[in-house]
Amino acid sequence: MLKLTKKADYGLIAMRHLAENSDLGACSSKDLADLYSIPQEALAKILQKLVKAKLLASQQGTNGGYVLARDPRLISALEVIRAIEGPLFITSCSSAKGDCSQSDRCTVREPLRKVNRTIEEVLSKLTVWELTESPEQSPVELVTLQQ
Amino acid sequence: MLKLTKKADYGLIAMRHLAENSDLGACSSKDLADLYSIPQEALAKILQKLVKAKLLASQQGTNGGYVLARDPRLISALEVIRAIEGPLFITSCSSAKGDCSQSDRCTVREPLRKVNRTIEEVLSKLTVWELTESPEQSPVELVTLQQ
DNA sequence: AAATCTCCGACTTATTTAGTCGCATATTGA
DNA sequence: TCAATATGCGACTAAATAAGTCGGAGATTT
Ligand code: FES
Ligand code: FES
Repeated sequence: MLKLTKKADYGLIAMRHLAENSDLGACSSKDLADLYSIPQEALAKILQKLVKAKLLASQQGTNGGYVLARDPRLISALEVIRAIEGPLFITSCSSAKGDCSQSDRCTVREPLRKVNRTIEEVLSKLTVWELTESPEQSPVELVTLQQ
Repeated sequence: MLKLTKKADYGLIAMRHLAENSDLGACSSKDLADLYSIPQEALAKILQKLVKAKLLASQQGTNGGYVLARDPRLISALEVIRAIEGPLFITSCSSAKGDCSQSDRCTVREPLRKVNRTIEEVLSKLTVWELTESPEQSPVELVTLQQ
């Protein structure tokens, strides 16, 4: 249904928090989990993936935790999402090689690639830094959205 | 994982086919299913949804079938997808009212709305007619995609 | 040495998606 | 008229994915 998973959501939340509070030093996964009511173990695994993708740096031991590996202005939402969920595809067949029985007869997969590329572009232009700039939702915006 | 469901895929395939073969008169769900190796019953339900959404017109009885309700140039991929899958949201919380436990603390839902709107825009500009214009995938494009 | 925290994999459960079945109803054509 | 062919509709099962849980190993600081 074209939804981002919660894992990606959690990852973005964590990245945003670290970007906002970079001056406070490392932040543990437990603290992050508590702050946003995210299951600790679930978040821990997500953070680990982000470390592997070199978007975060981890510091073990007492008072350890996670820090952004780069300037948040240089980290895109796409990188975060991809690190957590893997490559994203809008089509049912995830790769060029057909996954589903209709792959050879599917007439819309290629046209949808364009859409896919646009989405990737948008997400790659949205930086973690920009996430921190986005304030709470204004009521006006809410109304506009409902239609 | 930001994927379109197969139902949407099937729906788009059917719409494209009807747009391409509008001169041949109505096309039955069975014929469509056979043509693209789609389970008949599954496709039938999808087509029914499209009829309800007034994107298709159905004709019952012998030699009956489905026809586009409008000029394919005036039907967007977004309409088709929405008719089949309902409103699409990229965020985990599908609506403004929080669905998940983190809804009140989620700091990235609003920023992602912008992305969501962009996707909707792209899909609303992609017409069923344009789908028919898109040919088989060229090898060149394939290579470009892989990176 | 103890406390704290990261790291990792296997596991269970919940939710969504995909596909199936059976029957009702409408329309055409011989 | 009546049988064949078509859509319409709901409930159902099975498969795939997502979400969350558990237990324990290893690293670092105090
Ligand atoms: S993408 Fe696999 S059948 Fe269309
Ligand atoms: S969208 Fe629900 S927690 Fe972020």
